[in-house]
Parts: sequence; C-alpha cells; structure tokens
Amino acid sequence: MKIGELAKRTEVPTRMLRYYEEQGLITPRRQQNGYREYDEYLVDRVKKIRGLLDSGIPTRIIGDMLPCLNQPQEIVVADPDPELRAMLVRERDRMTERIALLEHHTHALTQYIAAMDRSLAATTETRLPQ
Amino acid sequence: MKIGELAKRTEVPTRMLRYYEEQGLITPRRQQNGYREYDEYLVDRVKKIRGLLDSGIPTRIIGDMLPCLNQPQEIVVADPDPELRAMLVRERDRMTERIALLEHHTHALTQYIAAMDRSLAATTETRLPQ
DNA sequence: GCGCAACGTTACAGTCATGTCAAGGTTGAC
DNA sequence: GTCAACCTTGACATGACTGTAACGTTGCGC
Repeated sequence: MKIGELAKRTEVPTRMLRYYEEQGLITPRRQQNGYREYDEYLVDRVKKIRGLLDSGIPTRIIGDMLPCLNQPQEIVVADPDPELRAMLVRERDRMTERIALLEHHTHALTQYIAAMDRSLAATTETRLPQ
Repeated sequence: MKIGELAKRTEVPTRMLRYYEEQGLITPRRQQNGYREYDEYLVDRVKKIRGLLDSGIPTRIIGDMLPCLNQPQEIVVADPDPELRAMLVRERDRMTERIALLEHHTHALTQYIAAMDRSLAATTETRLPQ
C-alpha cells in the first residue's frame, strides 16, 4: 500500500511515517516511480511505534525494543543479551513510574472537575428560586 | 532560597527552572544582586510542573491547570469556566489513554523479560551437566 | 492530449522541552 | 587577593515533531 493509505489506517500522518523511516524504524520498498510501498505487517508496526513514542520511549530505544514486542503466540528469545535485558527492565520501570504519576494527576483532575460541577450546580440552584 | 538549592530540592536542573520562568510558570523575586529568590511554596509547584510535563502536558496548558491542582484540604472553585472544565476533561482523558497504553507495554515487556530469563535459565541448565 | 485534483517526492525552517557551553558578575573562605 | 562555588545572560545543539514550499505522478472528465 502507499503512504496515504497507511496514514489513514494507522492515524499517523504521512509526515511522521517518513520521519520514522528517516529514523530507521520502518523501511518500505519503493515503486518504480519513487513512491513508498508499505507491506501489510507495517500497519501493526507503526501502531506499536506510536504507542511507544507516546509512552515516552525515544526512537533509538524503540528500534531495539520492537522485536521484543512481536509476540506471535509464543515468545522466542534468540539471544538473551543481558544488556538488552537491563535496558528493557529500566524502560519498564520508568513506564511504571509514569503510570503512578499519571494516575495521581488524573485523580486530582477528576476531583477538581467534580468540584467545578458542584460549584456550577450550586450557582444554578441559587438562581432557580428567583 | 537561591536557584541552586531549589534545583537540588526538586531535582530539576537550573536550566529548566529558568525556562519555566520564561514560560510564566514561576515568577521568583530578585535579590539586589540580580540573583533569583525562590519562596518555599515554589518547591511543590516545581515538582508539580515536572510531574505534569512528564505526563506529556505542554507548559502552555500547565499554566492553566496548576491552580486546579492546589488542593489545600477543600477544593474551592472561584470561577467554574466551562472552557477550562472542557480542557481539564480533555487532558484527563488523554492521561487515561496514556495509562492504558503504558500498562499494555509494561505487561508486554515484563513477559518478554520473563521469556529471556527462562531462555537464560535453560542454557545454564543444559550447561550444568557437563 | 489538456487540465486539474489528489497524491506522492524532497528539502528546509520552526517549535518545544532539554542539554551544554561561553563569558562574565558575586560571594565567601582562606 | 585569589580561588572555588555560585549566580547571570546568551547562544547553539538535539530529539521528536510540524509546516510548508516546490515540484513530480496518477487518474479522471472532457
């Protein structure tokens, strides 16, 4: 498929798809006219890249991490490199910290929103009797 | 306190403290010699700013959001601006999405790490009998 | 074939949160 | 007085986008 279709299916702008290619995360083939030609499996890959970037993982690390997230039923580890393992543990722990932080903030925001709603309801009520 | 102490206590580099000031998130007073003078309450504020930035909220939004996260016992909403409310809901929902994503990835990574460990244990075992 | 919209290409500039460094002023200890 | 440790501003670099300009390709109606 061409870049436009991939963009639609992944909701990642074409601009970003070209950027990820520049960063070596995906390497589409080229048609004779120079257009990029994307294989089906890249749809999933791109979605995964987006997810990881949204999680705050830099492209450089995503490159090493991606093969570890392809879990076709059974996880097969070809080369249990201890350095890779350490990196994965480090990143996972950072993710866990971020989760805690985000949960704290969502909670605080939810409370504030509820307070706004109460305040709004109160002013509406006081106005009603008029 | 001076910038260095604040940096130590918040673990935010001085560079960033100056940047947050540039973005209008904090406004320290100045000593006669031009040094920035930070009040005690800014320690908390800076930590909050960091947390929000780590959660992927841009400084521009943090500025509007900060007053909503000061919960001194009871939340008092002065002006229940519906636009502000919408912004807060939007950001909270984005945070919730990020949490789901992060949880998914931490889970995947944990599984992969476990697989690496099993693989490593297996190779160690097969070597043991020798 | 012509025109034209929709799509593709590269390349360069700008943004945002950071990092890093230079050049210089201030303070405090010895 | 000098030296380290601290502060100041300012400039340039980087990583992940984001926008846009300038231009080539494709496919459709006419």
